Amino acid sequence: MAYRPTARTRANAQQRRLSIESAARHVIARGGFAAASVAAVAREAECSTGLIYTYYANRDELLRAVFARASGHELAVIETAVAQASTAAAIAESVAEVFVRRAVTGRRLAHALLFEEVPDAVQLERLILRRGYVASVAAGLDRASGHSHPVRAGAESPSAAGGAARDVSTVPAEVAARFIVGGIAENLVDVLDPTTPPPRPDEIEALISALSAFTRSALGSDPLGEK
Amino acid sequence: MAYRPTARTRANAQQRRLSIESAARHVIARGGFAAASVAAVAREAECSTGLIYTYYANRDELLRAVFARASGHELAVIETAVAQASTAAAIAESVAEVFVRRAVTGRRLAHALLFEEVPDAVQLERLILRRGYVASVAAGLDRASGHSHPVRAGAESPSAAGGAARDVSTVPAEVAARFIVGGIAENLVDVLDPTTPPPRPDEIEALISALSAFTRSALGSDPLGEK
DNA sequence: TCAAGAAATGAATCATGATTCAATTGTACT
DNA sequence: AGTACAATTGAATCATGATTCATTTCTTGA
Repeated sequence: MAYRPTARTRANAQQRRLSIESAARHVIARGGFAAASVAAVAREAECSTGLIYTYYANRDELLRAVFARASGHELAVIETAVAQASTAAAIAESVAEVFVRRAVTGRRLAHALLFEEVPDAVQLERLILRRGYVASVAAGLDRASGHSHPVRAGAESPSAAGGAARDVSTVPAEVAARFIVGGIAENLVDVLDPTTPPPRPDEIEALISALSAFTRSALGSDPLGEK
Repeated sequence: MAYRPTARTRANAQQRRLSIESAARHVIARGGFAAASVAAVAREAECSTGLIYTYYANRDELLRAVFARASGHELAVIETAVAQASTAAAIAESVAEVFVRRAVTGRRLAHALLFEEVPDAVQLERLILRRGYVASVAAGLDRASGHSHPVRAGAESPSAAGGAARDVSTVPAEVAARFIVGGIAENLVDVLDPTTPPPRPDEIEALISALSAFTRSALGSDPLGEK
């Protein structure tokens, strides 16, 4: 008897795995998921196509892993931002800011993660990411609005609490959160379009403040500019 | 000399074209774009695969045509709805209502049109559709808010016009419109998910009124329920 | 230094579906 | 009742890329 996988061996394996995922991420960041053929990833990772199948059952599984890892990062960032904000207005600002800024740096990758055609396995992961965003924002809104569930959709400027709840005009936090996530994402479609020149810095600032303002307005806080 | 395409002949051709597109639409409405192979469409249209290439240069072109036709209808409906609404609040209500109701009838097709993976040529068409929605809503908002461009993002309840414009807190109509379209669409993702049972009628009503409320709130009209 | 496996290679397969095209059938006109 | 050309067929081809696997190249412990 003679060979036994040792610590170093297994570490190497882990590293290989990482290097493959990293290569895949680079390829995607350069040309999107469409460019991420197994051959292209292998080339970038400087290994054979066959080897990739030692580490992943198939292409979809590799892409899913890459997406999931990236998802994790992105979601964590948003969660942190939301956690630090205590008012609905602050959440609105943070989310718009963080979302847009992260997207425009790493433009191509953001476009791939958010909008590109992906295999089903990856799409599943994308839905999870979106749900994560929504859950995070919704939780933040719930927390910020103090009480239990629905978010007051309307200015609470005149009187803080009108007493009698009019259910008709309240919005479940989840719907609000979805709306915000979807609304911001939709506003990034053109901005991230790879066939288009990247936006100027001032355009980015303008977009962020517009999105922030709109969201704050929707949440009923900060009805007009607070300076 | 002997054969000459005649009126009837050309009418038939037109009919064939329609029947192929209609077949494709049916297939898509049943199983999404993924199910719309040339073979499947041919089967549904009761013709050979070859014939399809007499009428369309290739599969993408066929799907693009189908999508474009459907797009046209959908956009027209929204445009009509927006045109009839004169205030921002009315636009918010119309758009939410029409969008959601049309989507849940024709669930599968709506899902395909809005969310499914599509070939590039179709994706292009989808972007056009989205831009159409945005343009329509933006135009409506501009019209409703009387003056020229930016939409006041905030309650205009306290005082109608504060005099000095604070640009910081205004939102370009296009951003607002995009936000609304994206926000509503995002809220349909789960509702239209083909692997999920369709929503109950009361869920639909609840969603519509929540979306409408949130949108009205964002637009700064109707801060709290107007009964 | 060797034997036993593990890691890695990459050209040869496979799978899937779009696309072609030689052959057949239909239509309009004399 | 035939000719000229259009419409239609569908099996055979192609294109693209993922996936396999026989072979070669390391690693480890004795």
